[in-house]
Amino acid sequence: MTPVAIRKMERRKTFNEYIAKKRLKSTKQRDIIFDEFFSNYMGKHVTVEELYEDIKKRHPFIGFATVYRTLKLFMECGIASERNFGDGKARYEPVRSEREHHHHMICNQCGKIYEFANNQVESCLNQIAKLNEFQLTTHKLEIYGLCSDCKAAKTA
Amino acid sequence: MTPVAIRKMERRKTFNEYIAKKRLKSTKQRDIIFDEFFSNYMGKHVTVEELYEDIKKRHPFIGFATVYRTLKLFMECGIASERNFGDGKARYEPVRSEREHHHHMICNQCGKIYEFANNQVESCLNQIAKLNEFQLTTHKLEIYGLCSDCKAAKTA
DNA sequence: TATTAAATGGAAATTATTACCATAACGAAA
DNA sequence: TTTCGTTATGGTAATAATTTCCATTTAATA
Repeated sequence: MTPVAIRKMERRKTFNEYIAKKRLKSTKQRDIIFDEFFSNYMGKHVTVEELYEDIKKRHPFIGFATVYRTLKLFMECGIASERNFGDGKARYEPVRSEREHHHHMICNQCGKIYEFANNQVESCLNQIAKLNEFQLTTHKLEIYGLCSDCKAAKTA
Repeated sequence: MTPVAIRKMERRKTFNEYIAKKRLKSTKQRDIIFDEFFSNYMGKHVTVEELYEDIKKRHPFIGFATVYRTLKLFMECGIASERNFGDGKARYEPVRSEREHHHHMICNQCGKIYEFANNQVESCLNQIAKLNEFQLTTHKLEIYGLCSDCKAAKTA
C-alpha cells in the first residue's frame, strides 16, 4: 500500500470516529467527497468550486451546498485545513501527518504555491506559545514574494 | 512628539510620495481616512466597516467605496497591511517600522488577538527564502489556539 | 418496519467586495 | 485665477463566495 493510501485510511478512521462521536450520519455523498478529496487533492490547495466541478463529472447528483458542508466537517475533525491566499476564496488541503506539517510560499507574480517545512520554525512557535501560556492548536505561515522563475524573467 | 506621532508622520511622507509618483490626487477624504486610521488604529486590526462607521460619525459625507479604495491604496504603498483571521472579512493594520514587525496569536474561544514578535523566526524565514531563491516581500504568521484566560476558565 | 433525527439539493438569502457612472474636485498650464 | 484634462467621489447596482432555508430523502436505532 502506498503512503498516500495509508494516510487516506488514517484520515478515514478519524472521520468515522468523529461521525460516531457526534452522532452524525455516514452518507453516500460524504463518502464520495471524502474519496475524491483524499485521492486527488493530497498536497494540492483546492477551491470548493473546483472540487464540486470535479466531483460533478462522475456524480452529477451531488449538490454544491453538500460539498461546502462536508469540507467544513473535514475541518472540524481536523483532517482538512483551510487556507486563504488573498484571492477571496478559501482553499482546502488534506492534512498530512504531523511530521509532514508544512507551510507555503506564494508568488505574487505567477500565483504558484510552493511548500516548505522547517523544524526550527516549528520549535520556535512552540516556545512562543509556551512562553505566552497559549495552548497552540494550529498555525499558519505564508511567505509572499517573487519565485525564482519570475525573478529570472524580470531581469531577463 | 510621541513615538506614535512620529510614525504617523513617516507614513504620511511615504503616502505623499506614492501619490506624487503615481500622479494621484490628494483629497480631503484621503486625508480624513489617513488621519483616522493612523491616529486611532495603531496596533489594532480594523474592518473596513468598522473604520467606515467610525469615520462617518464625524464626517457623514464620506462614502463606503472611498474607504475601501483608500485602504487598498494604503496597502499598495506599504503603509497598511491586510490580515485575514478566518471570519470572512479583511482586517487592516497600520504597519509599524521593520523593527516592530510582529505576528498574531488568535484565541479560538474568545477571539482575542495577541501580538508577538520573534527575531529567530524572522531570520529563519529569510534563510528559507534564500535557500529557495525566493525574493521575500512579506510574510504572515498566525497561531491559533486557546489563550491563557480561556484555558483557565475551561479547567475552572 | 416504523420512528426519529440528520442530510440533501436547489434555490434564495446574506455578506463582503467591486464596478459603474454621473458629478465633483484636483492640479498643471495658460 | 481660469481653464481643461484627469482622477476621485458617493451612491447604488453588480458580483462573488458562502450560508441558510425548506421540502424531501435517507440513515440509524429500536
